[in-house]
Amino acid sequence: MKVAKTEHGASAHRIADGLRESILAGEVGPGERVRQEMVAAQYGASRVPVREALRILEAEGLVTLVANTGAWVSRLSLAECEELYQIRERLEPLLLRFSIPNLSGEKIAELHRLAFAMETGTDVEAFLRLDRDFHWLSYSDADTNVLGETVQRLWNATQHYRRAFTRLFTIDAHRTVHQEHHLIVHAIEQRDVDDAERVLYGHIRRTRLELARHPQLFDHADN
Amino acid sequence: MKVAKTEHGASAHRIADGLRESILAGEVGPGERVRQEMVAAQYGASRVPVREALRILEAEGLVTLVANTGAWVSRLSLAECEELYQIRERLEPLLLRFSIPNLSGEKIAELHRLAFAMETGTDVEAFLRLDRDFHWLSYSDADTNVLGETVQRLWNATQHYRRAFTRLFTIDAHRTVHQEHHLIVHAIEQRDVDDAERVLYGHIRRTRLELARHPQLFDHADN
DNA sequence: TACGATGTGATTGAATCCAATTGCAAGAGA
DNA sequence: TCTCTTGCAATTGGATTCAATCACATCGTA
Repeated sequence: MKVAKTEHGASAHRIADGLRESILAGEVGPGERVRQEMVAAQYGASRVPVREALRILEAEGLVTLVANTGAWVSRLSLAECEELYQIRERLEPLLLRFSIPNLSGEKIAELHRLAFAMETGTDVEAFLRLDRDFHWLSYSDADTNVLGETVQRLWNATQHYRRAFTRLFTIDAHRTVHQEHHLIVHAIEQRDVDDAERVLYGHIRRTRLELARHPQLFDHADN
Repeated sequence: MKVAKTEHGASAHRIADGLRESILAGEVGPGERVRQEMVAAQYGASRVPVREALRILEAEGLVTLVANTGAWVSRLSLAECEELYQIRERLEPLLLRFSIPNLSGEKIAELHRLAFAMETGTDVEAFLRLDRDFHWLSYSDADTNVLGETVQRLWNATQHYRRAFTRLFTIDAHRTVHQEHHLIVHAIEQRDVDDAERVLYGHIRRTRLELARHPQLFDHADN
């Protein structure tokens, strides 16, 4: 199947956006090779803007480039993934701190709804989407320039493993996640930034420790 | 003057490295335009690898690209600079935590020497170099993949403003910096990671608060 | 004189073409 | 049969060439 996504122009940015979406959606998994010619054909462009797009994605940690050899969708070791989570533990509470004072009552109500909506669903993709929506909404009024994008990159870089990980959630693990989400909303409601930081820190940290109990997620085949 | 820096090959990475060094050394300052043709000629290459190099530096926050318009050395507002410092406050203590258990006695001795050496110098460039050497040595045995590079990018992105800022240091400000460095070394010596984190957090935080007292550093002319 | 439209030069963006490097496979030799 | 060498095909990297966009200056008009 060959979809002509973009009519005429196929700037490096558009290609980067498209490739990013493909990777985040799981259409191409970690370790899979990305051939310049292929994506060039897919986007109706030449290889030059594709190379620029690959540089962009490399900087985001989504793609790994090896000189004169090729590009692969980045593969994380368990240690690297834990590292990214530890960075998130430190940065996301800060981002939430910036956002809380500016969050409107409507947005807090929406956070409530999202936290409840997640409890009913069972689909993995729906869970991932709602979880992302929830946290992002909680960050959405942070008046920052670089911190938000940094956090976004951290989420993107670990997206694939979060998906795989979520499939292994037990009922209890799910319940804990939901409880923590409600605690976060409560702290936001009270405008208690310190408590919100604490809860969010623990939320991410607990997820990391849970993740470390599934090292098999990182036993990649060598393809 | 036309210097053929690289004999034959002028890969995108080499150009990126060279440009990065030029920016960090202050040879080109924030707000200055970077013309593709210029750097291409400077490195004896065509504009294609230059564009890739600019993408790399853009991702590092050193260069700002505007479509169909051009590239400029990134300029920070006071708010952005403070944001970067706040990120550093959260991440560098973590990085130090990873490094401390692995630091050898020789390296700790070298940290002592660097902390003392900084007290004697008066040159701004020497101070910057020693300060960087000091902190980097303290991080050098952290067994991390992404955290170290993240911190490095944060340092690079703020390098120019640190240079300008250092020139405004009072004698007292210098003394405080040196005292904090000695405290850091002491904590490392005791292998007290919690104390080291605390001291380093305060060290960066205090610098940020000091920085905020010099908003004129960010009053850029519009060129 | 101030303001807006238009055209031109300069610069960036992308396509095509050519060179260089890599990985693999086939074959020779021990 | 195993290993090392050698050559070819596939793929990436870079130079050149062509197209598109933007900024600025010039001119015209109110």
